[in-house]
Amino acid sequence: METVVGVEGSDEGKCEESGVEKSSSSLSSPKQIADPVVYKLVRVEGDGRLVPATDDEVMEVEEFLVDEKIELPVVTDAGNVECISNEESSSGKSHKESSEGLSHSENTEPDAKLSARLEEIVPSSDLSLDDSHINESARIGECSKPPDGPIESGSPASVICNSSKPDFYTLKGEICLDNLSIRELHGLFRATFGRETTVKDKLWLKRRIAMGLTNSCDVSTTTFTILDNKLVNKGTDNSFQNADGMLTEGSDGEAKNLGYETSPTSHSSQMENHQIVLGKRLGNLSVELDCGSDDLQMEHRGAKRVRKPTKRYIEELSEVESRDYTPKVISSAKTTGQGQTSPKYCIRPPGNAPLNERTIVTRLDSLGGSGVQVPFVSRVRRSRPRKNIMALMKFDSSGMGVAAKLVQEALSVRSSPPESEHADKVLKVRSASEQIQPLFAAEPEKDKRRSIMSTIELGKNLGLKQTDSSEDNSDDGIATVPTAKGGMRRKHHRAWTLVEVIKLVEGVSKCGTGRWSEIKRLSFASYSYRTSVDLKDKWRNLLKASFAQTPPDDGINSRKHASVPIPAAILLKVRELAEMHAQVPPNLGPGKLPSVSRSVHQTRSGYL
DNA sequence: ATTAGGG
DNA sequence: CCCTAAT
Repeated sequence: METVVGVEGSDEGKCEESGVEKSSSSLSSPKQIADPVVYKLVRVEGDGRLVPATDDEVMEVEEFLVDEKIELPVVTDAGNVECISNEESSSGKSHKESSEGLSHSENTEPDAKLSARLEEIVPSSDLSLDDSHINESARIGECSKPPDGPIESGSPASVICNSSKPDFYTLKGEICLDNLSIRELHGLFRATFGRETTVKDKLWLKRRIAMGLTNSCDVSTTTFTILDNKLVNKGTDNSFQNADGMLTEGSDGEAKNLGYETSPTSHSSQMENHQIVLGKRLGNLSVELDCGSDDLQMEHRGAKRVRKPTKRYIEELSEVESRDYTPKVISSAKTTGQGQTSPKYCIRPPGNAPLNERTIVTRLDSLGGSGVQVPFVSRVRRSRPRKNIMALMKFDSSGMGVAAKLVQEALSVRSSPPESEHADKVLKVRSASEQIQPLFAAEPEKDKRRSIMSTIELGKNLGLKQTDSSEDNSDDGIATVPTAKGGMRRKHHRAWTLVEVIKLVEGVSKCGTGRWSEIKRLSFASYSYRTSVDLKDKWRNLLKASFAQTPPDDGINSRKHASVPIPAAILLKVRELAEMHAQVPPNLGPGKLPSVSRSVHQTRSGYL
């Protein structure tokens, strides 16, 4: 099995501390910046090979990071709640995810502390819930100062924790993951994250989905019901088991803030306040921190990337394999003990907001053999393997030591513009081996094919690699295809994921409609694809959906496999925002709105 | 460069 | 999503 490991540069134990503070400090101190902590997600295969985390994995985490960072500054009043630092939460999340999915039973956590920390993640709790309906929601719409305070950035929990998605809270809708079949979970997963997953572990799926929808890392281990984007824990599992005080702290804190306890039954009325209490068991987590190892993968942004195998392949492989082998977690980790807690990500001066998101965060890539600072943004969400397997394998050959070395290298090399070159070389080499054209060049999209390919890849290893030139080459990962006319058209229809929709709604609530570029910067920094135009279009569609009657809903019509319905809560929110901004679609006047709050509950009409 | 809209 | 006009 593989486990995903978060590697962290120095102090393992204290990720938390490193969190926000660090980030801020990092800014100030050059040194840290230069020597940022490298945080990478790596999967360790049974045989000890390191495989870079898939983009998605990384992405998810990053996403949070980015958002948080961006939003952090926003904190307004409520700041009482203590949350975990952004970084932490993000890292924690990732760890959780990976660990759970893959290793959950087996791994033991090497570092209790760490795991504990990870667990600790605080859910972005939302404050505003909606039952208050319109009134509250209306307020929410305003960006600057929500009367309630809490909404949006102002919301206490969200503020600090910063899950960028807090706004959502208001949405209502309940999604119960408990009773879904794996198949359904897969569909939901796809809708939520925009990618497929091969993981068959229901628990893992539920957790991930819950985390995605909730935007928080803390998800209960037993029950998964998401209400208004919040996770409701009906199960008994509520107890917080965090061994660490810290953990509890997080949860407790949250609870306090909310002041509510999630009552199992609260389903109906109380839900408004939803809180989710999530207890997490440390035991399950087997995350390991590794120091310094970083992904390699990146090519520099500017340079043209050589095709990497699609991440999917990697993902698939690793997942499959992981299951087969029971791996051990490798903790290359501790290898580096750099004292410094360098932030994993360096944030560039906040001031750059205007700058592209890209500039905001960079990370050091050590795997490639050289530390390269890569702009965060570049991650493409859809499966793009950042690094090549090959490269990894190569490194692996040297064994664990390699990781350490890499780390060291990375660390040692601080700022290294030149490094990029090295990276290139590495990449090139790899690519060379990979370059072989795929037999199946054309459309690797099918699952079957993928697996086949992957199999081949693994088996032969280097022998064939796919260079699907067509696939995403661009930095943003969006594959574009030249059209006859000369224009570039996107190759894939990137379905909007629930997460994206949520972000969009949040963005609109903050900035209002019309300011798409702003929203893009704020909420979609991590999504390089999705242009402001896309946001606008999507909003238009959401609006339509939200006002569309979803009357009879379904039944027959609903395409089973079609996209997952947008939670009513979201639609409701959309509606509210629409009203606020006077963007009510022509037909339905605001008149209808009033009923909305309640009625919405039942509507499940929208589809992503 | 960004938006609003139509297709 | 794409394309284009309008800003």
